[in-house]
Amino acid sequence: MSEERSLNFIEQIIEEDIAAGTHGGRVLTRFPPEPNGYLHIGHAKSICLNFSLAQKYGGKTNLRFDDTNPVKEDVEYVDSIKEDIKWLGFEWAQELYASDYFEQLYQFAVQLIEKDLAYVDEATPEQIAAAKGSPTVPGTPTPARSRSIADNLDLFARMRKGEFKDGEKVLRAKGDLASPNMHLRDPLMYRIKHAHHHRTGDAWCIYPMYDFAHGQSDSIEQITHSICTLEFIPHRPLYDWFIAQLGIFPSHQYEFARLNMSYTIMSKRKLIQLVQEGHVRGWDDPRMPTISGLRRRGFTPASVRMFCERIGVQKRDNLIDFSLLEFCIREELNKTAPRVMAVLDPVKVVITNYPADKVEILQAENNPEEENSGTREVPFSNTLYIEREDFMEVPAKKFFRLGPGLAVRLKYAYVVQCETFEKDASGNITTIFCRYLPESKSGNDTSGLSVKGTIHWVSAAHAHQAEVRLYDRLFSVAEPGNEEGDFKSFLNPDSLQVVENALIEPALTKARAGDRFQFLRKGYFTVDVDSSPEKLVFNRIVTLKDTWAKETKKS
RNA sequence: UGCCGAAUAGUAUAACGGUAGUACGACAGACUCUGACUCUGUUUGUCUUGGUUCGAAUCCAGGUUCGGCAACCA
Repeated sequence: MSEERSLNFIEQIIEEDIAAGTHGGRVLTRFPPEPNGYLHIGHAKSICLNFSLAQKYGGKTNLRFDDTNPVKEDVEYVDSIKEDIKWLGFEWAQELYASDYFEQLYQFAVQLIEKDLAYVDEATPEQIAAAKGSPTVPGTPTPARSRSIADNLDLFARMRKGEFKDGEKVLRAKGDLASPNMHLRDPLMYRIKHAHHHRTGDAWCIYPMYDFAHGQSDSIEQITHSICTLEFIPHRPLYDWFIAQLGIFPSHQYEFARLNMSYTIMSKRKLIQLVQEGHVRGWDDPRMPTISGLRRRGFTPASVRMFCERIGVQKRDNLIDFSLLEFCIREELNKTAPRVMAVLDPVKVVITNYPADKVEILQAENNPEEENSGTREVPFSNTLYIEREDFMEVPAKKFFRLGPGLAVRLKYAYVVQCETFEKDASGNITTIFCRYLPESKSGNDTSGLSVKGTIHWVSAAHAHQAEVRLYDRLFSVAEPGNEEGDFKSFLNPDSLQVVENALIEPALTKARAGDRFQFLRKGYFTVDVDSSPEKLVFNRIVTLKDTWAKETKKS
């Protein structure tokens, strides 16, 4: 059923591996987050990639927390990461932690010391950096480099025992100080941190560095395709080197370009800043590009997966249009979201020839895109509210809505024609007076006339109040991360607009948190968890496409 | 001026020596009891210079541009 799609470069590699019988055709991937922040849409790309690759080729995917830096990591993040992956619709084969391998990694380090491929150094970070040279100048050995194997073994054991303070010693690989690849110039393998680890507690005071943990963890798990982002390309020779020197399972690393999206940022460091400095309401603020933010905003897992599928996988840097994400959610919600009427900016309409005490119950279809979605009842009376922007005192050309003398259809109801209107002292329209055409009722319209516009409305006596939160892009420039100056100065001041007293049709009061609707002509909305029995709170997921708004902007 | 990547419409992404296609966006129109949806159409592209070849986005060489790399972060 799925449309024909050419293979991305990683799929090509896997198919070649399977054809060549590498690892017996087995495919095992892993998703390796560090539990130091919430997952964002960029991680979703990686998650979708790793899990769908395994699904496609009959393999599995491990979830492995890369928790080698206790000072930055926390169980709060572990929990949120697991929740987000599940929400996206993926199941991991095993839940693992790099910290599960601390003892094994320690033994690996000892092996390398014994092979004279690692040594304990007491130089300061500044001295080590200086001794590494520069890309064009070879490094020089620090005095410790010539230490004996026995001494190194002893010192490393004492590092583990806690005989040294933080930063006093490190374990370094004996690489190539002249390598053009800086990562090979005696990289650090272990550092001392007397810190409490979220899983191992105080069992350790030395912790492996990424380079000495990641590849070996992959190898221990027998990961066949270790997929990461482009910035790890220069690490690959080191990844391979450790595995080769240790003689362990040859996992391989492949790199793809991380996701960048316009009008937002993907840097964990910056996202955490927005949260901690209160520029947003939290990690799950609906404006955040985090998975929890998208979830609260009302995005569906399927729409996020579709987005990740459509953006593709390549090695070139990219900047994905925010509009593609919007397209993906509209695409799904158009088919699935029930239609309802809600007036965000109400103005009163009185139908002068409709009996004041009469109430009609009209039938409204729930979703024209879905055959069996049924209908619901909507009350109609002589006093209604419509959207303020659907009335113009002096109608513009091609304005197919209400204005003096103009006629529109009230959705599911009657055609009404505006006769007159009232204004208050400051010139705001307060009431619009219309006559309705009794023979124009939806379903059996015998009036014979056709009006160009149809608008939504609610009956004043039957409408309920609700809070509606209208979200817009978080930043007002396309690449806030690449602009000069503080990225926070590019925050969009209008990214959240709260409508305290929107009016919703009575059928909507049954809505529960997480339900999604299309507010006719306004957009897609979801019920926020802030809702109470007394007052519903809606988040706008995305607007509908609005050709008229575009038209008015032109002039 | 070291090493490593990458360059195809506005943005993404295909074409794997043989007609440069698709999606999103934009624009124009049709339809419409949502100015939505749907449908139709239009516009715009192989970084550059050489070379190989009957034929090059694709192979080769040089150049240009962009990105990454010298954390006791991952």
